[in-house]
Parts: sequence; C-alpha cells; structure tokens
Amino acid sequence: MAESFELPKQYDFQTAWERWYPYWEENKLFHSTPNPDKKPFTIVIPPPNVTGALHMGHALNNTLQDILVRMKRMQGFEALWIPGTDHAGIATQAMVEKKLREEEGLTRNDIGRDAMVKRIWDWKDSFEKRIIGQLKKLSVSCDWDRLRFTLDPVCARAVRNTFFTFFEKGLIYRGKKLVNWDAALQTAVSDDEINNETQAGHFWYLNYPVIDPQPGDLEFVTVATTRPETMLGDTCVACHPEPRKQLDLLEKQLRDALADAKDAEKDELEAKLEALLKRRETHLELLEKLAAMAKAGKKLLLPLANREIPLVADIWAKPEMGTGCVKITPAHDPNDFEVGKRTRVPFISIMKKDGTLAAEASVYTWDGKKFTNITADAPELSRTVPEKYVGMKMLDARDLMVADLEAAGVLVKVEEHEHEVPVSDRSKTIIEPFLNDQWFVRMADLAQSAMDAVTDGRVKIFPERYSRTYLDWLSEKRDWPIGRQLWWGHRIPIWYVRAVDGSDKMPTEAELAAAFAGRSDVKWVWDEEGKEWWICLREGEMNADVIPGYTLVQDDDVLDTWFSSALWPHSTLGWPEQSEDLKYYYPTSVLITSRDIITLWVARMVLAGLQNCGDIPFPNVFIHPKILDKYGETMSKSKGNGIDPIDVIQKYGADALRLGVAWLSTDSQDVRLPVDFECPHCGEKVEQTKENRIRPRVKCPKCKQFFSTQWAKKEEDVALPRGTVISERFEMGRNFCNKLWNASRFVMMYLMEDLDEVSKPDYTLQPVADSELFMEDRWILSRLCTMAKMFTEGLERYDYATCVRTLYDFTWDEFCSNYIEIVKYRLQTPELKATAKRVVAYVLDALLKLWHPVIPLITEEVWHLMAKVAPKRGLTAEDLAREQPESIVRAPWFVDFAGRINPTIEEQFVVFQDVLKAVREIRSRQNVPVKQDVQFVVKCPDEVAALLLPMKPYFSSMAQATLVDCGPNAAMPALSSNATGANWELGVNLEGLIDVEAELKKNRAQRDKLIGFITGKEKKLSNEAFTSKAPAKVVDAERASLADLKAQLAAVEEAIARLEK
RNA sequence: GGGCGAUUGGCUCAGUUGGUUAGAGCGCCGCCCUUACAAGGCGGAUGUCACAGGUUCGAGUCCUGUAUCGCCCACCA
Repeated sequence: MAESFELPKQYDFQTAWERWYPYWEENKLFHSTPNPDKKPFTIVIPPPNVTGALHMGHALNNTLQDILVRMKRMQGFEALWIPGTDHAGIATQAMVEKKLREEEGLTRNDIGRDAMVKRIWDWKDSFEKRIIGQLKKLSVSCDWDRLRFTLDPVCARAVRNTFFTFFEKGLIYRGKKLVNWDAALQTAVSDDEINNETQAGHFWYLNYPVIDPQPGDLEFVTVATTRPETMLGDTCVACHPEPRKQLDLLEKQLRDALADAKDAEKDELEAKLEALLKRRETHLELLEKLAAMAKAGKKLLLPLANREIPLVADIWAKPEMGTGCVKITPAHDPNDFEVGKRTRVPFISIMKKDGTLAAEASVYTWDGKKFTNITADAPELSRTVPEKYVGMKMLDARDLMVADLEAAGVLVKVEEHEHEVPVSDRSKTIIEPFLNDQWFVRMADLAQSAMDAVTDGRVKIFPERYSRTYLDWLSEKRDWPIGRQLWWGHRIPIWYVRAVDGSDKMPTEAELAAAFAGRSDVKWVWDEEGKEWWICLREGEMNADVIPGYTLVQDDDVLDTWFSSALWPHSTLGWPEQSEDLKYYYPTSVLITSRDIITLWVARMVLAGLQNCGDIPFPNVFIHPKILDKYGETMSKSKGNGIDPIDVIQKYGADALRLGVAWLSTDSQDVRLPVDFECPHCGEKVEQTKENRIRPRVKCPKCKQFFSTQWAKKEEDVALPRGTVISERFEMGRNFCNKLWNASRFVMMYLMEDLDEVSKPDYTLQPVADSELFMEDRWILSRLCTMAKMFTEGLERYDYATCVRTLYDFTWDEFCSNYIEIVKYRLQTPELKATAKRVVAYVLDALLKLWHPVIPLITEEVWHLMAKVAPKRGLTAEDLAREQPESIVRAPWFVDFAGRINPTIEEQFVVFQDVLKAVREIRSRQNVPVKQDVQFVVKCPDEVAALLLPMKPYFSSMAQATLVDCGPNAAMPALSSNATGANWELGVNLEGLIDVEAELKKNRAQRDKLIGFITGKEKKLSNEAFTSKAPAKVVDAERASLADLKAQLAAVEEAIARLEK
C-alpha cells in the first residue's frame, strides 16, 4: 500500500538543486551521442573567459540556451550542448600579472615564461572550476562529458591545422604594421581592445625653419601637433600639392550640399562655406607657396634633432585645415604611416618596447613592396633622439621637449584642445602606435565568404537589425592581426632558422627540402624582407636540429584569442578529424550570444567554419539584450554594480533567476536591472547608489549597522558581514514557483485519495470521453493548447519574454485563479470528482512539461511526486498507453495543440469571468461581509443564460453569491447593486446591506463614462469618411459596440432611478 | 562624424501587419490569516504613450523634425 505524503506550504527552492542536479548528472541525462534515429540539435556555449566569475549577462545567456536545449530534447531531438571556457589571452594574463605585481611585486619577466604560464594555468583551473560550479548551480543541461577549453589538446589541434591550412593557402603573412602598442603589458593589442577617451590636451604650433630659402620662399613652415614628442621621428612635412584646385572642389561640394539642404542644416553649411571662403582669402597664397616649395624639393631643419627633412606634397595635408601643412611621423601615427608609404620617406621608430625613447632609433624604408631595415646604414637618422631624452617615457619627454622647443623659439603658439586618446582596455595605459612585425590573416576572400552567408540567408541573425553590424564590419575587409606578444595562448606555429655558428647565413631551399623530405605537414616560405625562412608545422613539436648546421626556433608570440574562438563550433566536435560527432552534430543549430561580439566572434566563426568545414557553423544567431543597472550602465565588478548569479540563486533559487532573466529577454538591445544591497544584519534592502557602491563599507539606514562590500580591504572592513548585491526583480520568479508548487500540492492532495487504487499493479484508467467533459474542462483544455502552441512557436523565434509571460499568465490567472477555483467544487463532490481530477492532473502535467525548460528544478520535483500519485495522467487512449519517463528531462513535449482548441468556448467563457468579477466587485464595494451570502440575477439572452446556469455552483463557491434568476425576463431586485456587460445586466440583491449613496455615486460615474464613449462612437459613426473608408468589419463592430453601450447606459439609468426612489 | 536603439502609470518593462475603453511585475490603497498558496486571495487607484509637425476615416504603432539618454564603429595635424 502506497503511503500518502505531506508537502510543505512553501516550495523549498534552497535545497531543490541538491535533490535534482546530482540526479541528472548521475543518470547522464544531458549526455548525447550521435543517434541516427533522431535529428540532432546542437548548441555550443559561448565559452566564458576564465578571467573571472560569471555575471548576470552569463546567467541570461546560458538560461536562454538551456531553455532551447531542454525543449528540443523533450521534442525528441538528440540534443547536445557543449560547454567550455575560453583562455582569453590578454585578459587572463593581465589579471595574473596584476596579481603577481600586487602580491609579490614581480613582473612576468622576473619569473620567466614557464613559471608565468604555470601560474596562469593555476588561475585558469581555479576559475574554470568556479565557472562550471556557477553554471551547474544555474541548472543548465550541458553535456559535461564534453567539456572543452580553448587551449586543450583537441582545440590546439584544430588551431594548428587551421593555421597550417591558411599558411599553405597564402592567407597568412607577416608584415610590418603600425600596431597599437601597450607599453605596460608590452604587447600589441587589437583595435577592439582599445577604448577612446576624451582628454584635455593642447595643440602646439611649431616653426620648422626652411633651409636655404630663396626669395619668395617662406622662412619657416608652421605645423601643429597634439603629440610633440613624436617630432623626433618626423621624416617630412606635407602640404597639399594643388591647394587651389582642392579648395575649389570643396567649395563646389559645399554649394551643392547647400542647394538641397534642409532648412535646419543650412546655417551650418553656410557657416562652413563662409569659413572656406575666408580661408581661401587668408591662406591660399601661403598654400600655393608651400606647394611650389615642395615641388622645388625644399628642405626643412627639424628642431632638436637638427636634421634635414623634406617638404613634400601629399593629399593628406588638408588645405582647409590647420596651418596648411602637417608634420609626418610615419612610424608613430597611422595616417602618417600611409603618407610615408606614398611619399617613400624613411620610417623612424624612436620608441622602445617599454615605451621609452631609444638611443638608437630603428629606421626602415619602403620600396612599394617591402620594408628594409637601414638602421646601420643611416646613422644620421637612427641617432635622431638627443641624449637628454633617451630613456624617458614618451609622455615625460613631451614636457621637457616642449620646454626646449620654447627655449629655442620654435614654439609659436599653444592652444587648448580636447581630443580622443586611445587607452588600452586591459592596462588602462595610453596606446602608442608602434612599428612592429605582425602576423596577419588576409581577409578579402574570407570576409566576403562570411558576408555572403548572411546576405544569401544561410545564416540568419535575430533580431535582424544586427545583420548590419555584421556586414558593415566585414565589408571593411581589414586584415586581421593575429599575433599577440603574450605568453598565454596558442603559440604561433612558425619556426625561424638560425645558424648554429651564430652567423646570419640561411639554408638553401634544397637543404630544407632534404630535411623535410616526404613531409606534407611542413611548409616553408621565403621572407624577402627579413631574408629568412618561415617554416610552418601542421602538428606536434618541431625537431630543432632537423637541418644540419642550423637550429629551429619557434616564434615567441601567441595567437589572438579569437583565432581559437573562431573554430569553436567545429573544434569542439573534434575537427579536423572527420569523426561521427562532427558529421552528426555539425553545423550546430543556433548560436546565442550578446551583441558586443557579433564582429569579433560571430563573423569569424562563420568564415572559419566555411573555410575549414565547407559549411556554415550555424543557421541561426540570436542576439540577446545586454543587462544594465538602473542607471543604464553596464554591470561590472570594477563599478561595484555587478551581481553574482550565485547570490541571486541563494536568495531566490535558480528557477526564479531563470524565470526572471527569460522574462527580461525581449528583442530590445538592453534591459535595466535595478541592483541593491541587502543588509546582512536586518535583511533590509539598501538602495545602491553611485556613491555607496564604491565604498568599502555601507551603513544600513534601518538598523544603523555597517556591512562590507567587495571593496573592503582594511581589516576592520573585511571583518564586517558582507552585504550581498542582489535585485528584487527576482521575487517575481520565486513567487511564481511557490504558486506553481501550491497548485501542484493542491492537485495532488486530491489525487492522493486514490493512492491505494493507483499503486495496484493492475491499475488501469479508461479514456475520458468528450461527453464527460464540463464546459470549464473544455475551456481550460482549449486555453492550454492555445498557450502551448504560442509558447512552442514563440521559442522557435527566440521570443522568450512573450512566451514566458504568456505561460505565466495562463498558469496563474487561468489555471490557478479560474480553473482550480472552479473545479474545487467538483473535487469536493463525490459524484463529480472523477473527471475533474483527470483534467486537472492532465493540465498540470502539461504545464510541468512546458515549464520545465524555464524552471527545471521545481518541475522535476513535482514530476516525481506526480509519478507517485498519478502514474498515468492522460485523457485519451494514446496518452494512457504512453510510458512516462522517470525524469521530466526526457519527457515528451506537450503537443496536443489542434484537437482541443475551441475559440468559441474561449470567447463564451469570458462572459462567466466577467459576471463573476462584477459580482465580486459589488461585494467588495459594498463591504458585504465575507461569509454573508448574496443573491443576484442576470438579465441576458437565452444563449448567455445557457452558459451561465451550469456555472451556478461556482458563483456560490467563488463569490458567495447565489444566482437566483437568469434569462431574458429576469427581474432586477428592488434594492440592488448593478453592473452591465456587452449583452447582460446583473443585479445583486442588497436588501438590508446596501450603501445607497456609494451605489449612486458609482452608477453616476459609470453613466458619465458610458455617455462619453457613446458620444465618441456616435461621432465616429456619423463621420461619412469613416463609414465609407474603413473596412466593413470595423464599422460593424463599432455599430454593435455602440448598441451595447446604449443598452448598458439604459440599464445604468434604470438602476439609478430605482436607487433614487 | 557614421550607424543602431531607447523615451509608455512611482520603478522596470510588454504592446504582434495602424482598428473598440493601452497591459504586466514590483510598489500603492481597501477588505480578507476563506481547509493549495500571506512568497497568498478578492477588489481598487494611478498613463495628455518625450516634444512638434505630417500621412490616415482612425496613430502608442507609419513618416519628418526636435530634445534627452544609451550602445557600436570611425576619427583630422
């Protein structure tokens, strides 16, 4: 005999995880292997960086993935979700270096490469553990047997093979480029790792003397600069070759623009034109002089360095701006770099890698094809930095140089100027453009292939507007610098040849061919510029001594993190091995990520997938919103406004967190999540402000005690209890789970009555015939199917918020507040309870399934309880024949959509709900005591009466009201409170109870309101334009509505008349 | 400078191709610890849909402009 059980009144979310997550893992419910009988559904996780713990954005991202994966698994797909983490090169190394510096006062160079890498691995291990712990607490259904890390051997193999293939195809090259140099981290960083910050600065105007000026020539030219310290690397001054022509052109463009400009823009354009005309007046003579001098090959004397530089003509010098000419420092400015290449002036790199000025600058020339290092041959250029500045940091040298320039009479003017300064995202130091060797991926073809995939629809991006971000970025087709001067990452698989005797001789092609005879896994090319071989090895370690007389040394640099991330969808599946996994699961089904990495990651995955696998990595990309705080700022630990999902889970449960974030996931680009402290002493919410969120301790305004924050450093602060950072937004999810729990508890309470019956081995159930169903049964089944259909279809469009809100409303309002309340009466009436139990169990069963992807823990818990009290809970023979799996994780998705959807009944039921609500409102308004029974009548057409009369017991049970008369001839009680609906009028008999004044007041307000509507509608309907132009359907609806309103008004007026008597 | 997005009750947000009286959660007010649920029930109040024009019989929804805010990309000596 089965034992009945009692359940607590409140859902115990705090221990739910312990009950179910280990159960799922032990039973391998998330593990997937290729199954030819099923269709695959694959997602790869956007691998979180091992730089730190997960934040709310990750919680959102992973919840959304889990919802889809769990639904697809239940729908019968072979669902696989591959988890993993990303080594995040620069970011992680920077974190560990910072720690090393702060705790031990050491730099990476102090401890050496191997020790440093070891420390980063330790860091990685600890954060990977933490991240995975967080993900598991979120209750995600990843296949943990397939956990990957972007530096693990499987991924490394994919990286090596990709690099080798690209190298073989000539898609990888090494060139000298201006890189963004982070002198603090001593590495180049990509454009994407830089933020521009507005800073107050100056324009310094300098006079460069003209050497040997001829009559008519200028004595000196004036240039303006925001970075005077770079002047030592100047190799020319540029002016426009044809200033008159250029000014004419600009003038024409402005006049054209003005001709078809809108009024609002005219002022601005006219001002510009005026300025231009004035400029022509004041500067043209000077500009033409400059152009002539440049043509004549005039030279200037570069102050401080005291060397000659030419005046050249180049279109970069805009005649309409500044002094008309511009100093060119090709090795220290991106624009000047291009000018240098065009004008073929030398490139002088005056900075060392540590950000200080070099005693010997490096000098290069560009011949249109390649750079040549001429440092040794050009001492007058390489010794451009006067001794006094050598070893100074660039910025420090600036002040001294400005002073010296002023002393030399060269500085003629200083202007205040606000400008943008590039700052390294990681080290927060100013970026210096720096001439360096760099490995690049040629992007022209690769980018085009990735663009095509989106333009021809093979890859769809949701919401669609983000396609533009993707396409715009790719269309620039800028070559991708892939080297990073770091130690943490995939080392570039290129080896250089060094002679063992220390000379700079190189082996011949024949020697290489002999050394690597018969090997297709080695490729080498000759680098014209550096006069050396580049040897690439597909896999494994290079034998350093393979060429007699030479030794091979590997490039020191590592690859950009995104190089390995780009391979993630296929590297995780074992590519390049053509495994069953790869064939079965690739392409993956959808990628879910945030908008900030559409370009860096999504675009590169598409091109890498196409290149390596010949197919797109995923047909769909869903971009979810970004979570901001209440000020609209991004959450981050450094601002103190970040939330650890674990804190939310502890306070509200994983289900509540998941429901909360899914609720927020609309198609807008960001959502705000107000964040507050919770006082550890009294539990009070303490509003988080921009002021208090950066303090080490905060005082609770309620209990007046202090608590610590993440900033607590001092001992006395650390000793205080920690105030967690949470958001009460998640109460909604917690409350909902509790509601669902209690609804389940209630349903099971009645199902338990049959426990003895149910637990017999030969227990069977008969299908429920349609005729046995009551109207409310048909209504709830119809609503259930309608909602389930919307939910299922909505998720296919990634419309999470709508789906979740729809199902929430259905569960709470329709199932709990309406159906369960209705069906209580039947459950408590022996001869009526059988069908009611079956329907209520059926609907709950369906709800558990539909909710499971969103709130997996509570649904699994109830599922197991339901298995005890109602092992079979279907309505049809098919339902009853189906075996329910032990875990809801593998339960079949609810798909009984079409059969039971009945729009008519859904519509009709609204009348019952309206009447019920009206009766309740009257009771409330008239302060009728709770236990006082009232009588009411409804005057309505026969067909409405036919719907309402069977509901009579429910008016009693749900509103303590007895329906005494219902139909076209129902007579209103003499002293009543009334309400009207579209085609009904009700009166609650309030003999002896009524507050006549209150009632009159309410009725008069209602009358005025109705008159307002009626007037509006009459006006609308008397408008011929409306009746003739609007669709007939709309006009008819308006007429019907007007008739209803008039009937209601009549009823209200009658009621008023009765009351006034 | 270019692009994208936002602006709806006290707060955070929904609002499907323009169509009757604009919704939710939290908060607020009143009544109720009614045998599923006080993390609850029943009822209630609160919105000139940022502003100004326009299109339309009809605009929160479409168009133009303005303001404020946010994000992305680029950047001039």
